[in-house]
Amino acid sequence: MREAAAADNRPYHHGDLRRALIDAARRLLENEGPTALSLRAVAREAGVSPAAPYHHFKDKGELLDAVAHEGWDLLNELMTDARAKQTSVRDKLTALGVAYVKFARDNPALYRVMYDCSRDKENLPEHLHADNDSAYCQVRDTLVEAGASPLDETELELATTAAWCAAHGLAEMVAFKQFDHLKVTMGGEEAFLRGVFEHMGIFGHARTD
Amino acid sequence: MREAAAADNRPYHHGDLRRALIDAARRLLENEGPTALSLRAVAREAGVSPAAPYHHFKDKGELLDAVAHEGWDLLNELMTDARAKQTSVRDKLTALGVAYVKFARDNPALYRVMYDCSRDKENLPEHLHADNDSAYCQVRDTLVEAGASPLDETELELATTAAWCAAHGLAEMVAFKQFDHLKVTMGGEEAFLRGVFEHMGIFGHARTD
DNA sequence: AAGATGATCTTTACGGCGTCCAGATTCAGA
DNA sequence: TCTGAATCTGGACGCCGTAAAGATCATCTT
Repeated sequence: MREAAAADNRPYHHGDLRRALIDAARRLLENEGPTALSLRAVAREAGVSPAAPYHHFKDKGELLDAVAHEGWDLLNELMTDARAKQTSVRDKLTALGVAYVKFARDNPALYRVMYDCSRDKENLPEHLHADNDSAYCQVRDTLVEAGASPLDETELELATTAAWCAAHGLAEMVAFKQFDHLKVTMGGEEAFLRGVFEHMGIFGHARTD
Repeated sequence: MREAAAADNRPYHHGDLRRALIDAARRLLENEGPTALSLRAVAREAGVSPAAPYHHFKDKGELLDAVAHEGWDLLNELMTDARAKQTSVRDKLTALGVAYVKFARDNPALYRVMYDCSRDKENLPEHLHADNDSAYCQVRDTLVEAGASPLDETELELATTAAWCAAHGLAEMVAFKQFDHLKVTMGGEEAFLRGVFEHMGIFGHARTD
Protein backbone atom coordinates (compact mmCIF):
# COMPACT_ATOMS: atom_id res chain seq x y z
CA MET A 1 0.00 0.00 0.00
CA ARG A 2 3.00 2.25 0.09
CA GLU A 3 1.98 5.46 1.73
CA ALA A 4 -1.47 5.90 0.23
CA ALA A 5 -2.67 5.64 3.78
CA ALA A 6 -5.99 7.32 4.18
CA ALA A 7 -6.86 10.83 3.13
CA ASP A 8 -3.45 12.14 2.14
CA ASN A 9 -1.98 10.46 -0.88
CA ARG A 10 1.62 11.21 -1.53
CA PRO A 11 2.23 8.84 -4.40
CA TYR A 12 5.96 9.38 -4.84
CA HIS A 13 8.89 11.35 -3.53
CA HIS A 14 7.14 13.82 -1.28
CA GLY A 15 3.73 13.53 -2.80
CA ASP A 16 1.87 16.20 -4.68
CA LEU A 17 3.89 19.03 -3.21
CA ARG A 18 2.41 21.57 -5.55
CA ARG A 19 -1.03 20.84 -4.15
CA ALA A 20 0.32 20.77 -0.60
CA LEU A 21 1.95 24.16 -1.04
CA ILE A 22 -1.19 25.80 -2.34
CA ASP A 23 -3.18 24.34 0.54
CA ALA A 24 -0.58 25.46 3.04
CA ALA A 25 -0.67 28.96 1.56
CA ARG A 26 -4.44 29.13 1.86
CA ARG A 27 -4.26 27.85 5.41
CA LEU A 28 -1.72 30.53 6.34
CA LEU A 29 -3.74 33.16 4.54
CA GLU A 30 -6.82 32.39 6.59
CA ASN A 31 -5.08 32.05 9.91
CA GLU A 32 -2.35 34.65 9.79
CA GLY A 33 -3.34 37.12 7.13
CA PRO A 34 -1.69 38.21 3.89
CA THR A 35 1.46 39.66 5.48
CA ALA A 36 2.36 36.30 6.96
CA LEU A 37 2.33 34.67 3.56
CA SER A 38 6.05 34.32 2.88
CA LEU A 39 7.39 31.62 0.66
CA ARG A 40 9.46 30.30 3.51
CA ALA A 41 6.45 30.19 5.81
CA VAL A 42 4.48 28.26 3.21
CA ALA A 43 7.31 25.77 2.83
CA ARG A 44 7.55 25.47 6.61
CA GLU A 45 3.80 24.91 6.86
CA ALA A 46 4.05 22.23 4.20
CA GLY A 47 6.99 20.65 5.99
CA VAL A 48 9.63 21.09 3.32
CA SER A 49 12.79 23.11 2.92
CA PRO A 50 12.67 26.76 1.83
CA ALA A 51 13.98 25.91 -1.63
CA ALA A 52 11.61 23.05 -2.36
CA PRO A 53 8.82 25.21 -3.84
CA TYR A 54 11.11 26.25 -6.66
CA HIS A 55 10.64 22.87 -8.30
CA HIS A 56 6.94 23.60 -8.69
CA PHE A 57 6.74 27.36 -9.07
CA LYS A 58 9.04 29.73 -10.90
CA ASP A 59 8.94 32.13 -7.99
CA LYS A 60 6.73 33.36 -5.19
CA GLY A 61 4.53 35.23 -7.62
CA GLU A 62 3.62 32.07 -9.45
CA LEU A 63 2.51 30.43 -6.23
CA LEU A 64 0.36 33.43 -5.42
CA ASP A 65 -1.10 33.24 -8.91
CA ALA A 66 -2.09 29.64 -8.27
CA VAL A 67 -3.72 30.58 -4.97
CA ALA A 68 -5.51 33.47 -6.63
CA HIS A 69 -6.78 31.18 -9.38
CA GLU A 70 -8.43 28.95 -6.82
CA GLY A 71 -9.95 32.03 -5.27
CA TRP A 72 -11.51 33.00 -8.57
CA ASP A 73 -12.80 29.46 -9.04
CA LEU A 74 -14.44 29.56 -5.64
CA LEU A 75 -15.98 32.96 -6.33
CA ASN A 76 -17.33 31.72 -9.64
CA GLU A 77 -18.99 28.77 -7.96
CA LEU A 78 -20.62 30.95 -5.32
CA MET A 79 -21.95 33.30 -7.95
CA THR A 80 -23.23 30.45 -10.07
CA ASP A 81 -25.16 29.13 -7.11
CA ALA A 82 -26.50 32.52 -6.13
CA ARG A 83 -27.69 33.17 -9.65
CA ALA A 84 -29.31 29.78 -10.01
CA LYS A 85 -31.40 30.33 -6.91
CA GLN A 86 -33.23 33.30 -8.43
CA THR A 87 -35.82 33.45 -11.15
CA SER A 88 -36.29 37.08 -12.05
CA VAL A 89 -33.47 38.81 -13.84
CA ARG A 90 -33.40 41.65 -11.38
CA ASP A 91 -33.05 39.25 -8.47
CA LYS A 92 -30.31 37.40 -10.29
CA LEU A 93 -28.30 40.57 -10.71
CA THR A 94 -28.73 41.55 -7.09
CA ALA A 95 -27.85 38.04 -5.97
CA LEU A 96 -24.69 38.12 -8.06
CA GLY A 97 -23.60 41.39 -6.50
CA VAL A 98 -24.43 40.30 -2.98
CA ALA A 99 -22.60 37.00 -3.44
CA TYR A 100 -19.54 38.85 -4.71
CA VAL A 101 -19.37 41.18 -1.75
CA LYS A 102 -20.04 38.43 0.74
CA PHE A 103 -17.23 36.38 -0.73
CA ALA A 104 -14.85 39.30 -0.26
CA ARG A 105 -16.10 39.78 3.30
CA ASP A 106 -15.67 36.11 4.17
CA ASN A 107 -12.29 35.73 2.48
CA PRO A 108 -10.62 39.13 2.75
CA ALA A 109 -7.08 37.82 2.56
CA LEU A 110 -7.81 35.60 -0.40
CA TYR A 111 -9.63 38.43 -2.10
CA ARG A 112 -6.56 40.61 -1.73
CA VAL A 113 -4.33 38.01 -3.29
CA MET A 114 -6.74 37.73 -6.21
CA TYR A 115 -6.39 41.42 -6.92
CA ASP A 116 -2.64 41.28 -6.58
CA CYS A 117 -1.93 43.92 -4.01
CA SER A 118 1.73 44.30 -3.05
CA ARG A 119 3.22 42.87 -6.17
CA ASP A 120 3.24 45.37 -8.96
CA LYS A 121 1.34 43.36 -11.48
CA GLU A 122 -0.35 45.56 -13.98
CA ASN A 123 -3.02 43.26 -15.30
CA LEU A 124 -5.68 40.92 -14.08
CA PRO A 125 -5.42 37.29 -15.23
CA GLU A 126 -6.92 36.54 -18.62
CA HIS A 127 -9.16 33.73 -17.51
CA LEU A 128 -11.45 36.30 -15.93
CA HIS A 129 -12.83 37.12 -19.34
CA ALA A 130 -12.15 33.82 -21.05
CA ASP A 131 -13.80 31.21 -18.83
CA ASN A 132 -17.49 30.92 -19.44
CA ASP A 133 -18.44 30.52 -15.81
CA SER A 134 -16.31 33.45 -14.69
CA ALA A 135 -17.86 36.13 -12.55
CA TYR A 136 -17.52 38.58 -15.39
CA CYS A 137 -19.24 36.35 -17.92
CA GLN A 138 -22.05 35.53 -15.54
CA VAL A 139 -22.88 39.16 -14.99
CA ARG A 140 -22.64 39.82 -18.70
CA ASP A 141 -24.88 36.89 -19.57
CA THR A 142 -27.44 37.93 -17.01
CA LEU A 143 -27.45 41.40 -18.48
CA VAL A 144 -28.05 39.83 -21.88
CA GLU A 145 -30.81 37.78 -20.36
CA ALA A 146 -32.33 41.02 -19.14
CA GLY A 147 -32.00 42.45 -22.64
CA ALA A 148 -35.24 44.36 -22.88
CA SER A 149 -33.42 46.92 -24.90
CA PRO A 150 -31.04 45.16 -27.28
CA LEU A 151 -27.56 46.13 -26.12
CA ASP A 152 -24.78 46.52 -28.59
CA GLU A 153 -21.39 45.02 -27.86
CA THR A 154 -19.78 48.15 -26.44
CA GLU A 155 -22.79 49.00 -24.34
CA LEU A 156 -22.90 45.48 -22.95
CA GLU A 157 -19.25 45.51 -22.04
CA LEU A 158 -19.70 48.90 -20.48
CA ALA A 159 -22.60 47.77 -18.34
CA THR A 160 -20.79 44.64 -17.23
CA THR A 161 -17.71 46.60 -16.37
CA ALA A 162 -19.74 49.13 -14.46
CA ALA A 163 -21.34 46.40 -12.39
CA TRP A 164 -17.97 44.83 -11.72
CA CYS A 165 -16.51 48.16 -10.63
CA ALA A 166 -19.43 48.76 -8.34
CA ALA A 167 -19.16 45.36 -6.71
CA HIS A 168 -15.40 45.56 -6.35
CA GLY A 169 -15.50 49.04 -4.89
CA LEU A 170 -18.19 48.04 -2.45
CA ALA A 171 -16.30 44.91 -1.51
CA GLU A 172 -13.19 46.87 -0.65
CA MET A 173 -15.10 49.45 1.36
CA VAL A 174 -16.75 46.66 3.29
CA ALA A 175 -13.32 45.17 3.94
CA PHE A 176 -12.24 48.57 5.25
CA LYS A 177 -15.26 48.64 7.53
CA GLN A 178 -16.40 51.90 6.05
CA PHE A 179 -19.95 51.51 7.17
CA ASP A 180 -20.53 48.94 9.81
CA HIS A 181 -22.90 51.45 11.36
CA LEU A 182 -24.93 51.71 8.17
CA LYS A 183 -25.50 48.00 8.20
CA VAL A 184 -27.28 48.17 11.51
CA THR A 185 -29.13 51.39 10.72
CA MET A 186 -30.52 49.79 7.62
CA GLY A 187 -31.56 46.57 9.25
CA GLY A 188 -28.92 44.04 8.44
CA GLU A 189 -26.25 43.43 5.89
CA GLU A 190 -28.49 42.04 3.20
CA ALA A 191 -30.67 45.13 3.19
CA PHE A 192 -27.65 47.35 3.22
CA LEU A 193 -26.04 45.65 0.24
CA ARG A 194 -29.24 45.78 -1.71
CA GLY A 195 -29.53 49.44 -0.85
CA VAL A 196 -26.13 50.27 -2.22
CA PHE A 197 -26.68 48.26 -5.36
CA GLU A 198 -29.94 50.09 -5.87
CA HIS A 199 -27.87 53.23 -5.99
CA MET A 200 -25.54 51.78 -8.54
CA GLY A 201 -25.56 50.75 -12.12
CA ILE A 202 -26.23 47.08 -11.76
CA PHE A 203 -29.73 48.12 -12.60
CA GLY A 204 -28.70 50.85 -14.94
CA HIS A 205 -30.18 48.97 -17.88
CA ALA A 206 -33.53 48.86 -16.16
CA ARG A 207 -33.79 52.53 -15.45
CA THR A 208 -36.87 54.22 -16.75
CA ASP A 209 -35.34 57.55 -17.70
CA MET B 1 29.86 77.62 4.09
CA ARG B 2 29.15 74.21 5.50
CA GLU B 3 26.67 72.43 3.29
CA ALA B 4 24.01 75.11 2.84
CA ALA B 5 25.06 75.24 -0.77
CA ALA B 6 22.36 76.62 -3.01
CA ALA B 7 18.80 75.41 -3.33
CA ASP B 8 18.77 72.77 -0.64
CA ASN B 9 18.61 74.29 2.79
CA ARG B 10 19.54 71.97 5.57
CA PRO B 11 19.44 74.48 8.43
CA TYR B 12 20.80 72.27 11.15
CA HIS B 13 22.03 68.75 11.71
CA HIS B 14 20.74 67.22 8.55
CA GLY B 15 17.87 69.55 7.82
CA ASP B 16 14.22 68.68 7.75
CA LEU B 17 14.80 64.98 7.33
CA ARG B 18 11.18 64.10 7.83
CA ARG B 19 10.25 66.20 4.82
CA ALA B 20 13.19 64.83 2.85
CA LEU B 21 12.17 61.25 3.58
CA ILE B 22 8.61 61.75 2.44
CA ASP B 23 9.83 63.42 -0.73
CA ALA B 24 12.32 60.63 -1.34
CA ALA B 25 9.57 58.08 -0.85
CA ARG B 26 7.31 59.80 -3.35
CA ARG B 27 10.17 60.05 -5.82
CA LEU B 28 10.90 56.34 -5.50
CA LEU B 29 7.22 55.56 -5.75
CA GLU B 30 6.91 57.37 -9.04
CA ASN B 31 10.13 56.10 -10.57
CA GLU B 32 10.38 52.53 -9.31
CA GLY B 33 6.90 51.53 -8.25
CA PRO B 34 5.47 50.43 -4.91
CA THR B 35 7.58 47.27 -4.55
CA ALA B 36 10.77 49.32 -4.57
CA LEU B 37 9.58 51.37 -1.63
CA SER B 38 11.67 49.89 1.16
CA LEU B 39 12.60 51.92 4.18
CA ARG B 40 16.26 51.38 3.42
CA ALA B 41 15.81 52.53 -0.16
CA VAL B 42 14.08 55.68 1.04
CA ALA B 43 16.92 56.38 3.46
CA ARG B 44 19.42 55.73 0.68
CA GLU B 45 17.56 58.08 -1.63
CA ALA B 46 17.55 60.75 1.05
CA GLY B 47 21.25 60.18 1.67
CA VAL B 48 21.09 59.00 5.27
CA SER B 49 21.75 55.78 7.12
CA PRO B 50 19.13 53.01 7.25
CA ALA B 51 18.31 53.74 10.89
CA ALA B 52 17.93 57.51 10.55
CA PRO B 53 14.22 57.43 9.67
CA TYR B 54 13.41 55.95 13.06
CA HIS B 55 13.93 59.34 14.67
CA HIS B 56 11.03 60.73 12.64
CA PHE B 57 8.73 57.75 12.15
CA LYS B 58 7.84 54.96 14.53
CA ASP B 59 8.21 52.40 11.79
CA LYS B 60 7.86 51.94 8.07
CA GLY B 61 4.10 52.01 8.30
CA GLU B 62 4.11 55.48 9.77
CA LEU B 63 6.18 56.77 6.88
CA LEU B 64 3.75 55.21 4.44
CA ASP B 65 0.90 56.82 6.36
CA ALA B 66 2.54 60.19 5.92
CA VAL B 67 2.99 59.60 2.19
CA ALA B 68 -0.61 58.45 1.93
CA HIS B 69 -1.81 61.54 3.75
CA GLU B 70 -0.15 63.75 1.17
CA GLY B 71 -1.78 61.68 -1.52
CA TRP B 72 -5.20 62.33 -0.01
CA ASP B 73 -4.42 66.03 0.24
CA LEU B 74 -3.48 66.13 -3.41
CA LEU B 75 -6.61 64.25 -4.40
CA ASN B 76 -8.75 66.61 -2.37
CA GLU B 77 -7.24 69.60 -4.13
CA LEU B 78 -7.82 68.12 -7.56
CA MET B 79 -11.42 67.36 -6.71
CA THR B 80 -11.97 70.82 -5.28
CA ASP B 81 -10.73 72.35 -8.50
CA ALA B 82 -12.75 70.02 -10.68
CA ARG B 83 -15.90 70.78 -8.75
CA ALA B 84 -15.35 74.51 -8.81
CA LYS B 85 -15.08 74.53 -12.58
CA GLN B 86 -18.66 73.31 -13.01
CA THR B 87 -21.94 75.06 -12.45
CA SER B 88 -24.67 72.44 -12.68
CA VAL B 89 -24.88 69.90 -9.92
CA ARG B 90 -24.86 67.02 -12.33
CA ASP B 91 -21.68 68.27 -13.98
CA LYS B 92 -20.11 68.74 -10.58
CA LEU B 93 -20.75 65.14 -9.64
CA THR B 94 -19.41 63.84 -12.91
CA ALA B 95 -16.37 66.09 -12.64
CA LEU B 96 -15.69 64.79 -9.15
CA GLY B 97 -15.82 61.21 -10.34
CA VAL B 98 -13.68 61.86 -13.38
CA ALA B 99 -11.10 63.74 -11.31
CA TYR B 100 -10.94 60.87 -8.86
CA VAL B 101 -10.29 58.26 -11.51
CA LYS B 102 -7.80 60.41 -13.35
CA PHE B 103 -5.88 60.95 -10.15
CA ALA B 104 -5.64 57.19 -9.67
CA ARG B 105 -4.57 56.75 -13.28
CA ASP B 106 -1.89 59.41 -13.02
CA ASN B 107 -0.59 58.29 -9.63
CA PRO B 108 -1.19 54.56 -9.49
CA ALA B 109 1.56 53.82 -7.01
CA LEU B 110 0.53 56.63 -4.70
CA TYR B 111 -3.08 55.56 -4.98
CA ARG B 112 -2.10 52.07 -3.86
CA VAL B 113 -0.29 53.39 -0.83
CA MET B 114 -3.34 55.44 0.09
CA TYR B 115 -5.48 52.32 0.18
CA ASP B 116 -2.91 50.43 2.16
CA CYS B 117 -2.27 47.35 0.05
CA SER B 118 0.35 44.98 1.40
CA ARG B 119 0.16 45.99 5.01
CA ASP B 120 -2.80 44.43 6.72
CA LYS B 121 -4.39 47.56 7.95
CA GLU B 122 -8.06 47.10 8.49
CA ASN B 123 -9.30 50.66 8.38
CA LEU B 124 -9.00 53.76 6.30
CA PRO B 125 -7.62 56.87 8.03
CA GLU B 126 -10.14 58.93 9.92
CA HIS B 127 -9.40 62.23 8.26
CA LEU B 128 -11.23 60.95 5.19
CA HIS B 129 -14.51 61.64 6.90
CA ALA B 130 -13.38 64.36 9.27
CA ASP B 131 -11.71 66.95 7.03
CA ASN B 132 -14.19 69.24 5.39
CA ASP B 133 -12.43 69.36 2.06
CA SER B 134 -11.99 65.60 1.90
CA ALA B 135 -13.09 63.76 -1.20
CA TYR B 136 -15.84 62.11 0.76
CA CYS B 137 -17.23 65.35 2.14
CA GLN B 138 -17.13 67.02 -1.21
CA VAL B 139 -19.21 64.32 -2.82
CA ARG B 140 -21.61 64.37 0.10
CA ASP B 141 -21.95 68.13 0.01
CA THR B 142 -22.57 68.11 -3.70
CA LEU B 143 -25.26 65.52 -3.21
CA VAL B 144 -26.82 67.77 -0.60
CA GLU B 145 -26.55 70.63 -3.03
CA ALA B 146 -28.46 68.50 -5.50
CA GLY B 147 -31.05 67.78 -2.84
CA ALA B 148 -34.21 67.95 -4.91
CA SER B 149 -35.63 65.24 -2.74
CA PRO B 150 -34.67 65.93 0.88
CA LEU B 151 -32.32 63.11 1.83
CA ASP B 152 -32.25 61.82 5.34
CA GLU B 153 -28.94 61.14 7.03
CA THR B 154 -28.76 57.44 6.29
CA GLU B 155 -29.83 57.89 2.71
CA LEU B 156 -27.23 60.60 2.22
CA GLU B 157 -24.45 58.50 3.66
CA LEU B 158 -25.58 55.61 1.53
CA ALA B 159 -25.52 57.67 -1.64
CA THR B 160 -22.11 59.11 -0.86
CA THR B 161 -20.72 55.71 -0.07
CA ALA B 162 -22.18 54.28 -3.25
CA ALA B 163 -20.53 56.99 -5.29
CA TRP B 164 -17.22 56.42 -3.55
CA CYS B 165 -17.41 52.67 -4.16
CA ALA B 166 -18.18 53.26 -7.80
CA ALA B 167 -15.29 55.63 -8.28
CA HIS B 168 -12.86 53.45 -6.39
CA GLY B 169 -13.87 50.32 -8.25
CA LEU B 170 -13.56 52.09 -11.56
CA ALA B 171 -10.20 53.53 -10.58
CA GLU B 172 -8.80 50.12 -9.80
CA MET B 173 -10.13 48.60 -12.96
CA VAL B 174 -8.56 51.41 -14.94
CA ALA B 175 -5.28 50.75 -13.14
CA PHE B 176 -5.59 47.10 -14.18
CA LYS B 177 -6.14 48.19 -17.76
CA GLN B 178 -9.40 46.34 -17.91
CA PHE B 179 -10.74 48.28 -20.83
CA ASP B 180 -8.19 50.23 -22.74
CA HIS B 181 -10.05 49.08 -25.83
CA LEU B 182 -13.33 50.52 -24.57
CA LYS B 183 -11.74 53.90 -24.23
CA VAL B 184 -10.96 54.03 -27.92
CA THR B 185 -14.26 52.50 -29.00
CA MET B 186 -16.11 55.13 -27.07
CA GLY B 187 -14.09 58.03 -28.36
CA GLY B 188 -11.63 58.90 -25.68
CA GLU B 189 -11.18 58.52 -22.00
CA GLU B 190 -13.43 61.35 -20.94
CA ALA B 191 -16.40 59.93 -22.81
CA PHE B 192 -15.68 56.49 -21.46
CA LEU B 193 -15.54 57.65 -17.85
CA ARG B 194 -18.75 59.58 -18.24
CA GLY B 195 -20.32 56.52 -19.78
CA VAL B 196 -19.47 54.32 -16.84
CA PHE B 197 -20.62 56.90 -14.34
CA GLU B 198 -23.89 57.16 -16.20
CA HIS B 199 -24.32 53.47 -15.49
CA MET B 200 -23.62 53.97 -11.83
CA GLY B 201 -25.22 55.50 -8.85
CA ILE B 202 -23.48 58.83 -8.81
CA PHE B 203 -26.75 59.94 -10.35
CA GLY B 204 -28.87 57.55 -8.39
CA HIS B 205 -30.47 60.44 -6.55
CA ALA B 206 -31.59 61.91 -9.85
CA ARG B 207 -33.30 58.82 -11.11
CA THR B 208 -36.85 59.22 -12.14
CA ASP B 209 -38.20 55.84 -11.11
C1' DA C 1 31.69 81.61 27.80
C1' DA C 2 31.33 76.81 29.16
C1' DG C 3 29.43 72.94 30.08
C1' DA C 4 25.28 69.97 30.25
C1' DT C 5 21.36 68.12 27.79
C1' DG C 6 18.88 66.10 24.51
C1' DA C 7 17.88 65.53 19.66
C1' DT C 8 19.78 63.66 15.59
C1' DC C 9 22.56 60.62 12.88
C1' DT C 10 25.93 56.40 12.13
C1' DT C 11 27.60 51.91 12.96
C1' DT C 12 26.86 47.50 13.91
C1' DA C 13 24.09 43.58 14.54
C1' DC C 14 20.09 40.20 14.45
C1' DG C 15 16.64 37.47 12.34
C1' DG C 16 13.65 36.87 8.33
C1' DC C 17 12.99 37.17 3.56
C1' DG C 18 13.42 35.57 -1.77
C1' DT C 19 16.43 33.14 -4.47
C1' DC C 20 20.33 30.47 -6.31
C1' DC C 21 23.60 26.55 -6.29
C1' DA C 22 25.77 22.15 -5.14
C1' DG C 23 24.88 17.90 -3.44
C1' DA C 24 21.83 14.04 -1.87
C1' DT C 25 17.84 11.17 -2.65
C1' DT C 26 14.44 8.87 -5.19
C1' DC C 27 11.74 7.73 -9.24
C1' DA C 28 11.29 6.02 -14.26
C1' DG C 29 12.80 3.92 -18.27
C1' DA C 30 16.42 1.19 -21.00
C1' DT D 1 20.64 -3.06 -13.09
C1' DC D 2 22.23 1.05 -14.78
C1' DT D 3 21.39 5.73 -16.14
C1' DG D 4 19.32 10.02 -16.25
C1' DA D 5 15.98 13.08 -14.75
C1' DA D 6 13.01 14.80 -11.27
C1' DT D 7 12.70 16.10 -6.56
C1' DC D 8 14.27 17.60 -2.11
C1' DT D 9 18.04 19.45 1.43
C1' DG D 10 21.62 22.53 3.20
C1' DG D 11 24.04 26.41 2.79
C1' DA D 12 24.94 30.85 0.98
C1' DC D 13 24.08 35.72 -0.80
C1' DG D 14 22.15 40.17 -0.54
C1' DC D 15 18.16 42.49 0.71
C1' DC D 16 14.82 43.81 4.22
C1' DG D 17 12.85 45.98 8.96
C1' DT D 18 14.35 47.08 13.31
C1' DA D 19 16.99 47.59 17.72
C1' DA D 20 20.98 49.14 20.58
C1' DA D 21 25.07 51.76 21.41
C1' DG D 22 28.08 55.28 20.30
C1' DA D 23 29.18 59.80 17.90
C1' DT D 24 27.90 64.52 16.66
C1' DC D 25 25.85 68.77 17.11
C1' DA D 26 22.14 72.55 18.33
C1' DT D 27 20.31 74.54 22.19
C1' DC D 28 19.66 75.74 27.05
C1' DT D 29 21.32 76.83 31.62
C1' DT D 30 24.32 79.10 34.47
